Amino acid sequence: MDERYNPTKIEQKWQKAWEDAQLFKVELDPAKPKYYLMEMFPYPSGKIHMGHVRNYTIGDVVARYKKMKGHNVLHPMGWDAFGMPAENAAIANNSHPATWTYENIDYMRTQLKRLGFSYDWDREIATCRPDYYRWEQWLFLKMYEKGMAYRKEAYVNWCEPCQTVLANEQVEAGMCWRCGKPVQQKKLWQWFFRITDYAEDLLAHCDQLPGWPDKVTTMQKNWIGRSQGAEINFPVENSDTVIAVFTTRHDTVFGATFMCLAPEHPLVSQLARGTGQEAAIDAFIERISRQDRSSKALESYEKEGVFTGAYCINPMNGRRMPVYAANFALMEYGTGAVMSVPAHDQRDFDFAKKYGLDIVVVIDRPGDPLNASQMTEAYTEDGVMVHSDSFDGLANRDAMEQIADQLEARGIGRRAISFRLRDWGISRQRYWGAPIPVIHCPDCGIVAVPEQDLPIVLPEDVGLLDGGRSPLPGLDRFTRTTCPRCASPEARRETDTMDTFVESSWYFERYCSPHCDHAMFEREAVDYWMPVDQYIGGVEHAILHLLYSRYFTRVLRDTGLVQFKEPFTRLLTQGMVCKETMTCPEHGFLFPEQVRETDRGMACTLCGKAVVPGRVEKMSKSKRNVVDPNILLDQYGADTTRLFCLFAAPPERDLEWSDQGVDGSARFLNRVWRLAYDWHPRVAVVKPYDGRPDELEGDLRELYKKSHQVIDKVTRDIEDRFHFNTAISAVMELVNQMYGIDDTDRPQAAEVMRHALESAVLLLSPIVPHFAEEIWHNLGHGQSILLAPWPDFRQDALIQDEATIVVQVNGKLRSRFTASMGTGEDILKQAALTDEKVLKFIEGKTVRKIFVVPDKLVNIVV
RNA sequence: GCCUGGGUGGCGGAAUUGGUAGACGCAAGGGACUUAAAAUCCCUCGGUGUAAUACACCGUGCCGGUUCGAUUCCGGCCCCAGGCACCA
Repeated sequence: MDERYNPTKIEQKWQKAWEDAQLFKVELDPAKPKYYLMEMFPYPSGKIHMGHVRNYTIGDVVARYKKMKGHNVLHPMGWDAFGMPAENAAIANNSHPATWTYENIDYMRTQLKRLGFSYDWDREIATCRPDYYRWEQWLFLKMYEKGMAYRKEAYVNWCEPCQTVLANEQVEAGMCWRCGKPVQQKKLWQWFFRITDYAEDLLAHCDQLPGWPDKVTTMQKNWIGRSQGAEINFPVENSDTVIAVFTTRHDTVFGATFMCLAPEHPLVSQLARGTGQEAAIDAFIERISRQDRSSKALESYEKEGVFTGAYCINPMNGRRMPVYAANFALMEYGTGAVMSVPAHDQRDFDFAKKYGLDIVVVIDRPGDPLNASQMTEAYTEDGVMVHSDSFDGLANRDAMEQIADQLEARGIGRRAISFRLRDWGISRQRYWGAPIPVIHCPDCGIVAVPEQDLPIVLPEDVGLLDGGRSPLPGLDRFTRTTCPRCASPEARRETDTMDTFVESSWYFERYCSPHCDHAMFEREAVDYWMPVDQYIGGVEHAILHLLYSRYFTRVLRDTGLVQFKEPFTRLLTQGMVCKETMTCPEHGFLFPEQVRETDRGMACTLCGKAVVPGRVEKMSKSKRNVVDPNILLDQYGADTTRLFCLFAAPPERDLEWSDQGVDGSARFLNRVWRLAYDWHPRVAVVKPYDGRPDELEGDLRELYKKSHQVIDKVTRDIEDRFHFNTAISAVMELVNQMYGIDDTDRPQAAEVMRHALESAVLLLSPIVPHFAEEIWHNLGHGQSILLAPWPDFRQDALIQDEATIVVQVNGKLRSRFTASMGTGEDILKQAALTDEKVLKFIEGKTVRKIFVVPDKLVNIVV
């Protein structure tokens, strides 16, 4: 055994040995229990960053642990390879998105290999390859056939000077990030998936995912946002038109005094016609259409609206209600129309105050009646119905049912359920994505590409146009085609590509049989491996990616391709790795090397201006606050890097990056190494002690018991809660105790030490596999440690003889003493009451009560 | 703004079911070894008071509550992070 721990040497050696032995290759094996472990695949952005290292280290530990526990473990890796950054990089470097992407994949693969992760690389996939996305196109056709994919008009961010669609990320304070000109909203025909068909089912099953964190299912439930209420029809005055409204508060319908329509509601222009309000309405719609339409922006706008000039009639009481176009009414939610009840809704109240509209109380506060003219805010609590005809006097909750009955009986409305969830818009007017496989024919309209013509390959020998515009619409050899139905030569291909979330919604099925060339996947492989037993990834994907994946699995099931509807049995959402950003007033986000220290603080090396330390945010390329793990790998090696990532924090917690502490992890491995080296001559020639602890004496018995306790602790930490940080500290305690063992030649010392050392190495092996493998082999084992069984602990070694009893007086710690385990309550009470230190606090006082927690604590109340 | 989390020493964190707050580690300070450095080993290390290692008080973002007892449960607030539908 080498005297010094040399990470570079042993990591290269074992990585090669594992590869030669195909240690991570996995095949379908019905004889073994399967375990499908998957981490979220990376976007090939250039280099692996610390967030990846953390994510994949967590996964690798679980994979190796499960393998040692005897499972047949599928642990794959791939690349989420389509997306916008590749286009941006191509523009910046005057190259092609594909070149950039494939180069990044090659580089990042070597980085992952250098970290020693146990992936079956034969299963690697990249979503930008036609052999992957052809099956996505195939599924799109199935969905189109079944009406699950459809087209409708929707808004996009549009930059007129650049003539291009912008992603939300490319809009900075309402301006185009390239040219700085204002961004407009433009309506385009786009493709959607009907995820709302599954809203009810996706919601209901949130409660049947016990292996998911509650916070994620809660977020998903709120995102889907089921509301129970009523749809009510309000006839427009002097017209056949009816405005349909969805409300959850139909108990307040008698208090509806005006109507608000979303600015893009089709009735807005129609109603304004001939009222003299056309100009005002047009101006309002025009102005709103220029605003950012993201929900966070919409929520921040001041409530405002414009009268359409039209009135509608409240069908319950005949009240004449002015109809407004208002910016807080959302076309995507409900029917796009809001019956406004200012007395009982705060937004409506603010709006009524602003425009001088009537406020009518219809639910009164019990015991303290409301006066509409004196209200300063809406009353949204429960109460008693007033000004509501025959419903007066009822509790509003009861009235809700009766009003719904009456709406249905009179045919002016019905009970209804509305969801916040909207259909999934998948069209992207971008180049670097999977082409949507449809053809536009002047005679037949939309025609699906015949299955045998798939894949529709993205042409690669093209460049991006000015401003990052997709070259596809102008690329004749791509767009020109003949109609598959009528053979018209005027037919044109769809030039929109699919949202990259589509690729990541089914890649876990593809991993089961990644080379399958006659279907999305081999049925047998998916039936064996799926669902994923454990999925691990960033909490930032808690809603969209996970919801889309759950939706896609339902689509696959209803297409008869799989038999389950939830893709991930257990989910671990790891916290983000964050770091402070550096911002220069002139150059924006700076790389650390662009910042230098001066007497007056940080300065930008480009312009010398003072740098503002920014906020601590998720590491991201665009914020220039990523840490390159290569520096750690060069300096410390893979095992120390892995160890440190896990030791720094429990996985679900956010981690603010700091280099401090890495030394400690390296030091620990060196300590273990030295211990193994020093004891090597003696432990290598004996078997690990395997007897009862009470046959040992003193420090050897304590060490032996400690080994078993640590095996128990580490196993529970990994199995139950993935708390590797506490697992590691438990092993550190064991190692510290091993250092305390006296080096004389007591016959059992070497055996007990061997047991302790083997235990420590086995427990550490999923975390620091190269390191553990080397010591394992030096102890005389011929096979990889990954093939060794996970250590067991013996119950009789966990038994403690004595307990420390804490004595409190009035809940404050005053003394402590030791007692043998299982000492009776009366004896403990007596011991506490006669304790010298305790006497000081109870002398002259009346003891009122004594609480005893056996083997733990006595609390004396005086 | 809305939804979801989080806030514990100088720092990362521990306390798993309401029962000893600060395990394990980092940094810092002191010491040993060494010609020296590195490495290693030992000691101290939440705050305040005091001659003190003994002792007392305070202390888990802030305010209040429940309880014999609260980092843990409840109510209100502050701050930070993530998501908010075209970043992935």
